[in-house]
Amino acid sequence: MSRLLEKMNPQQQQGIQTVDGPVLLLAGAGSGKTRVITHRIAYLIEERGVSPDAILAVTFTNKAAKEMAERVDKIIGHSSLAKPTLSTFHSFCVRVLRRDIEALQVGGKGLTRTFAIYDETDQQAVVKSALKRLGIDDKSLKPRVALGRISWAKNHMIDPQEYFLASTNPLEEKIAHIFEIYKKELNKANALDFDDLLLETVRLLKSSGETRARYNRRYQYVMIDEYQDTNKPQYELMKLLAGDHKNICVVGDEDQSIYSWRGADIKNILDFEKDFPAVQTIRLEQNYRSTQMILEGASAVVAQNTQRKGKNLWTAREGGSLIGLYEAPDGENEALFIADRIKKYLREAGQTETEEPARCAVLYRTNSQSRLVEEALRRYQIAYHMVGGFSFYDRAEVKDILSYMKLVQNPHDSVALGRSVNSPPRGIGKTTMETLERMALTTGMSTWDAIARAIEEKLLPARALQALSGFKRLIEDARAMLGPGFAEKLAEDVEAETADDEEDVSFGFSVEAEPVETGADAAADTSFDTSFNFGFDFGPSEEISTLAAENSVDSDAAHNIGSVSFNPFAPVVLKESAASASAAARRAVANEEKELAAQEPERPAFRKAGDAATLPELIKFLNERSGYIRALEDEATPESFSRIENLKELANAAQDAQERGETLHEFLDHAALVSDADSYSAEAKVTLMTLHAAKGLEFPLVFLAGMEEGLFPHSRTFTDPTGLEEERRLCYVGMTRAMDTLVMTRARYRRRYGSDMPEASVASRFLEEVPGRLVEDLGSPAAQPQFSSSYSTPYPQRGRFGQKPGYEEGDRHYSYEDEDQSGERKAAAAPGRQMAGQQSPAKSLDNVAAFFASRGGAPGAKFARPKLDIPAATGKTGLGKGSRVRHPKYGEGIVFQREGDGDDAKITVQFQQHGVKKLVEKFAQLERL
DNA sequence: ATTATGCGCATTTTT
DNA sequence: TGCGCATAAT
Repeated sequence: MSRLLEKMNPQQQQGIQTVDGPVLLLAGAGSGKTRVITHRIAYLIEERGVSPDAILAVTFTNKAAKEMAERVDKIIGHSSLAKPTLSTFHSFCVRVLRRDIEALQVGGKGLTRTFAIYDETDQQAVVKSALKRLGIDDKSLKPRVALGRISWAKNHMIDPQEYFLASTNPLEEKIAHIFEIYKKELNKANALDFDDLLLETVRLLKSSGETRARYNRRYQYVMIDEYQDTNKPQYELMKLLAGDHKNICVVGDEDQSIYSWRGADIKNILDFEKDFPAVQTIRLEQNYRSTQMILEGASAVVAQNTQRKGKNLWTAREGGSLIGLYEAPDGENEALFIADRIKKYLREAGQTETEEPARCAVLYRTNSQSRLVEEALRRYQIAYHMVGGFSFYDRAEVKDILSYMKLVQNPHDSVALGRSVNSPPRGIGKTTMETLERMALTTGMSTWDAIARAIEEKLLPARALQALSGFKRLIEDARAMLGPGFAEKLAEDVEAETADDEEDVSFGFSVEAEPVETGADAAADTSFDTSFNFGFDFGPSEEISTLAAENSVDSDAAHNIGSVSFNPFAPVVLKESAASASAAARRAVANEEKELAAQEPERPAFRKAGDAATLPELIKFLNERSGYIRALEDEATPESFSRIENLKELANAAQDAQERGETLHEFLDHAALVSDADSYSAEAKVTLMTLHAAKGLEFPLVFLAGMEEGLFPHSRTFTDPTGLEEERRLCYVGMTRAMDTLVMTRARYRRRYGSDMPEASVASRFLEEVPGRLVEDLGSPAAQPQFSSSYSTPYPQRGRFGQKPGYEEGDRHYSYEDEDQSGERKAAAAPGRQMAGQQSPAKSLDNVAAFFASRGGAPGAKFARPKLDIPAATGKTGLGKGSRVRHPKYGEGIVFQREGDGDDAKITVQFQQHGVKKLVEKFAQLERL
């Protein structure tokens, strides 16, 4: 038997070997689906002699694509240079469009290959301007709502006209109108949104037979993962890719369909059988992941759904521990409980020789729930990794510089223009922009063109014109850098500028030359260093502006989309993981090398004529010439320094991209398409994420937090049964992430919006749906005391904790005094950026329940939760008056004033060299001396 | 034109 | 609670 089929059950073997014709693989949670797909790919290559080039596997997330690529690599070894294409729908589409979109042009009109990709923020900007133009108040019709409708329409492949015709009320008509304007604006900006990426690809493959034939010839074997989550455009795309060969394999699980709000339609599974009558259906029903307890619990929950064919998932892992349930008095306690259990788990799992390395996850319904858990983990000095929340690319400064880059690529991108035109402030204000936009609107040209026209015809006040032409020149110069012979071109420009406008001369990228108006000596102090130099040995010249994509279908550039090679959380101390730490180390080495190289003379003249600038060069040019860095330096706040750090990180990312041979397009595409979920690292011991982000992952220990009606299931799903069923599937997904241990928690009282009074919660219906015999109560507080006059009554209370089964450690009391901050504080006050992973020798709060039991009713406490004044990550506590500190930038100093407390404590420090600075303690990376 | 300040409002999930 | 946006002040 082929080694690829060893250790596979018969169904899995069948899935691997059935490669010809349409295949529907119904794979339950934990049934080895990924294993089958990866082995199937290997099987095609090794046993069927299929060229890797001819294989396309499409997944839903970058994370999944990356993981799959790694696993395939592992199986087939690196014997073959060619690799199968493993990509998400979206990045696949980008790749196709970057190459072939111009086939959609009619009469020379239509998008070009330099199209921009609009993210949600960009989309909102367009919708807002459309609302304004139509004179609709953004309160009566919220941009998000309008955008939601537009996206809905796109996912159902409805265009503005159709939407208008189908509308039954004035509101819908308005939306249709907005939709139309939106579409036109994107067109004008040479931009596509996420939905368009799919739609346009479908349109392209439908309308251009030649193009379709080319892709069909290329991809002889196609696989689609997470098929239950495909929407209409994706379904169409799948059909187009299946071509005539119909070697199409789709893999899915009806019970894990959790994206219907994005247009995903389970009907696609049924329709598959209609569209491909010859389909062979294979079911994988053995779960290899979870214990019987967990699987039974999860199955019982999802069995409540009516819209379901049902299946019989089973596991050989009999028994296992019961599903834990903890009902905390409030959200803080819930989080502390979780932290406490994690601490214990990590300690114990560290000692035993387990097959699985210690890993656990805290899953929640909404991102906002992460905060409490984060705080608790910090108190416990537990290192964690959070996926989701804001991504590196969402940070304002990063978006700003990216906007400049986008503009260089595509100056008609009006959203990018709007973002960068006046940041840093350069005197192009609201009125100016409004005039320009009006001009653009009436003439039908892009805002960029309007600027050119305004300058040419002197249509604005001299002041504005001067600022605008400075900006325009900046973009043009940057653009010129990317063309062949850029140095010569720039030299000409500089000459021309010198002739007519002495004041605004800037010598582009000569390293010594700084924008004149700020004085060259300011540069000496520049702490920003993008670590590149002009004497660098450039590789073969790359035609960045003219798409190296001619042969891009054959390259595997899309692999790179999604492999984040820098640490998105770099500035956030606690969120380090082993993986990112090693990335940082790698970078440090790279930087060292670059610094060495930087000793060489740095002069543009050394560049060979005709070479295009590199990505880091472009960034450095934009950073400096735009004055962005200077503005941040002048601000001289801890925040501004952290922004500079982020921009350095962006430059590092660009450097990495350059080394991978990426073009500007690819770099920007990458930035647009990576999501927060992609920062997941399998090495992290503790991961926090939403339930959605957890799909496809597994952990020995899983916490499901916030099991409360209104939160999970979310209140917005109450009205419609379909939505509720989806929530239930989401619960199923969450529960089935657990391999050995599952703990579900809830808070009896939870504050919403962090406001004054916590509200009583009702246990999630999903908790009720788990059969009682599978559940172990991990200790629940007594019934709530009456809320009398104030909320100061502590949660109760003694005695109830630690007496529940399974909470034996309740005996192990710490008296409050023992557990006082003192011990922790020492650890926390240790100098330097303490990685929380290095456990402090100090005792931790070992058992929240015990803690509460002993502390219950402490007078004066507002809530009966530990008020440990333990600063964590950034924690430099106790920096009182007179403390000596060191700041990474300012050096040594003495604290002479302190205001506020906790996270927003501000301290004023007298530095030896740099004078007096007021810092926010939380952000200033102060080290105690 | 830019910055400060306060008010009001929101939190579903994501490529 | 925390952010984004509108208004006001310089």
